[in-house]
Order: sequence, then C-alpha cells, then structure tokens
Amino acid sequence: MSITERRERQRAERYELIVSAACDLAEAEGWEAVTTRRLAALIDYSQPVLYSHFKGKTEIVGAVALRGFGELAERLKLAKLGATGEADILRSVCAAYLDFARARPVIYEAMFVLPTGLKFASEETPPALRAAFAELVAALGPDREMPAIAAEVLWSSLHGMAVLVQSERIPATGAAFRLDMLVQALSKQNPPVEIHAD
Amino acid sequence: MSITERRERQRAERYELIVSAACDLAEAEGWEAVTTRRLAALIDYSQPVLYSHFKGKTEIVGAVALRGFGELAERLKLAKLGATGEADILRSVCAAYLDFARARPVIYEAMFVLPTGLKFASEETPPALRAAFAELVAALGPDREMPAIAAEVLWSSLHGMAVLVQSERIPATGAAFRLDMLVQALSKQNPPVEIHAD
DNA sequence: AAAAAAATCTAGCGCTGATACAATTTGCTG
DNA sequence: CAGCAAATTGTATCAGCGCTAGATTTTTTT
Repeated sequence: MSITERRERQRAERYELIVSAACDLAEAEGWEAVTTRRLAALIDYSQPVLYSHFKGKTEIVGAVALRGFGELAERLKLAKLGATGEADILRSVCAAYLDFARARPVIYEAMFVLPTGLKFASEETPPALRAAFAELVAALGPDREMPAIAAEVLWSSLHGMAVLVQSERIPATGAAFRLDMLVQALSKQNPPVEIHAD
Repeated sequence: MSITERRERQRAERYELIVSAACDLAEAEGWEAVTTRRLAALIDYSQPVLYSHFKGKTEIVGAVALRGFGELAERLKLAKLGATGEADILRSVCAAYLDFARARPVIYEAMFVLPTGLKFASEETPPALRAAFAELVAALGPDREMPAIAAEVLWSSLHGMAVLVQSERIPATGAAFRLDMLVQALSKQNPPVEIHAD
C-alpha cells in the first residue's frame, strides 16, 4: 500500500500548498484578491483542482482560519507563561490577543469575520479553537463563577476592540488605555457578579 | 426655479427609494442578494441610474448604515429615558444596543461590519453616528475619567457580543448572563482605573 | 419647430465561483 | 511489455457580479 500512501501524502502536500498560497495572497493583497483563479495560478494547477480538496472558497478560508487558531492559542499560552501574578497574566494574555489581531489582520478576519464553515462551541469544534478559548478561560484565573461566560465576555470585548480599530471605526490611538480599562474592569478584585438574568 | 426644485425633489425621492429597496432586499435575503441588477429591477430603472446617485455599491450600503445609526441612536435614547438610576440606565442602554443588533442583523452588519465609506471619529463624522456614540458616553454616567475611552470599551464589548453571537461563534444562550457581567464590570462603583499605558 | 441639454437605456467589459465533460496520466493485470 | 480501467487534471463554459462607454430618448430652451 506504499503507493496509495504516497499519493495521499502528495495530496496532503498540495492541500497545504493551497492553504499557504491563500494565506500569503490574502496577507499581501487582502481577501478580495483571493480568487480561485489566482490561487490556481499560484499553485500551478487548474481551477477545478481546488474543488477536489475543498467544497468551495469558504472551506479554503476555513482552513486558513484553522491555522490561525493554532497560532493564536500558542501566542496566548506563551503570554500566560511569560507573566506572573493574576492581574499580570490577564493583561498579558489580552495584549497578546490584540497584538495577534494587529499583526495578522487578514488571518484574524478569516477566523472571526468571514464565513468559514467552522463550528464553534459544539462537539465538532476543532481542537485549535478549543485551545484558544481555553487560554482565555485560564487567563481569567481560577475560582471564578461561570468561567465560560466570563471568557465569552472577555473574548467579545477583545474582539470588538480588534475589529473596530481595524475597520477604523474607533481610533487606534487609545488602544493601550482601552486595554488597561478592560483588564481593570474584568479582574477579579471586583465584587462578585450579581446575576439577575432571566 | 420651481421646475428645477421639483426635479431635485424627485431625485431625492428616488434616492430614498433606492436606499429603502436595498434595506428591504438585504433584510429579506441578506446582503449578498443585494446586487445592482436586482436593485435596479426593484426601482424600475436601469442599472446605471444607481450610479447617478451613488458612487458605487459601497455608498449604497453606507446610506443604509446611516439610517441604521439614526434608529440606533433613537433606541438608545429611549432606553436611557426609560430607566432610572445609574446602574439601571447602563444596563438598559446596553440591552437596547444588543436588542437592536438582534432585531436588525443586516442593518447592523452594514453599520459595523461591511465597508461603508463612512468616516468615524473625525470631523466629517455624520451627526447620526455622533448621536449614537454620545448615548454610549451618557450611559456610563457623568464624572468619569476619559469618558470617550470608556465608551469605546463599552462599545467594543457590546459589538463583540453582538457579532460573535450573530455569526454563531458564541452561543446565544448566555446572552443575558454576559450582559449582566459586562454591566457589572463597567459600572462605576469599581475602583478608579489605574493607567499605566505607554 | 429646431437645436441644445439632460436623463436614461442598451450593450458590453473584465471579472467572479463553480461545474460538466473531455483529455490525459497513472497503476494494475494478463 | 501491452492494454485496459480508474483516477486525475485541464478546457471550456455557465450564470452572475460591479461598473461604464456610448447610443437613444426625453425634456427644456431658443
């Protein structure tokens, strides 16, 4: 079976080639420049070959996004490990999140704005997504009531900041102030949340 | 000059007709269904007529978004006026924001996700945008240091929640909990923010 | 009524994502 | 090694997109 093995490996290589090409092209010229034709030209194959790997363009974006989640999880983990003390960890992880969004805007866009077909918060959620979310949960520290909800609030805030700055809907100027304010607001020394949601 | 007046009024009417058609079509079938051809068919004119009113599709989306900002500002104001007490006002305004995003997802998308050509946070920012932002500033109460920054944080968090739920990246289930948690975190009884941003 | 100006439409450009089908290459078998 | 079956890949095409040049019609002015 060594022959079919080799073919599968070559297929896998070409899969990665496509994802890399999409990633590079998007970073260089934005997602609107990532067309099936340009992608096909970049990998030196004809257009329909793409459709033997991916169901459609959305799935290609999803593959790029998945890579992004791996990198984000890694960065958040490093930020956590490089910090000491609860408040410091939270701030460090938040900063790492925003840095990632700034450094890789188009990958961030694929992950959190464009349609990807990826399933969030379900059984079929890929490990990379779970890992990234878990880092946010961890950043909030232990002994917190409703850790998942808290992480969702944190994530929402960070995402809002990232995306509103990126689209120039809020000025980039105050980023550091906003980060401080958010960390302050969400750190644990505050009185426990009184829940009266219905 | 009554004749050119009449012509200008008719032009203005057709402008509004286009914006309404775009809005309706988007709400009915999503923005990807809003094409210049379908829009032209809806208003019973040919395609190029659209370009005598708008520079391009982006500008049409921008016009819909602008309407949306008017409605959002109104809703936030009503929420503020209908509540009593600082904490109640903040919660009420936040809830109104999220309700708006839920009730008019495609208008929300035009306002905050799609490219619109609208200028935010500058001299040429349209009044409707300023009004909506001012409501967020007001919701945070008086005597706050850096009110604009605080409003940006609030806005970011609300936007993140709205958009991540909409795109099914976080489950709709915990919305009420998240709202409570956010209001709690951002309400004023917390210790003043210690700024160490550089 | 003829000429000038404005408004509008027809037709088309260069793209897009996606697919049916033909041509080719590949691997297996006699 | 020859020939056949199967998998792979390319050609050509579809319907639709945003947008615009130029012809045509309508309106206004002379």
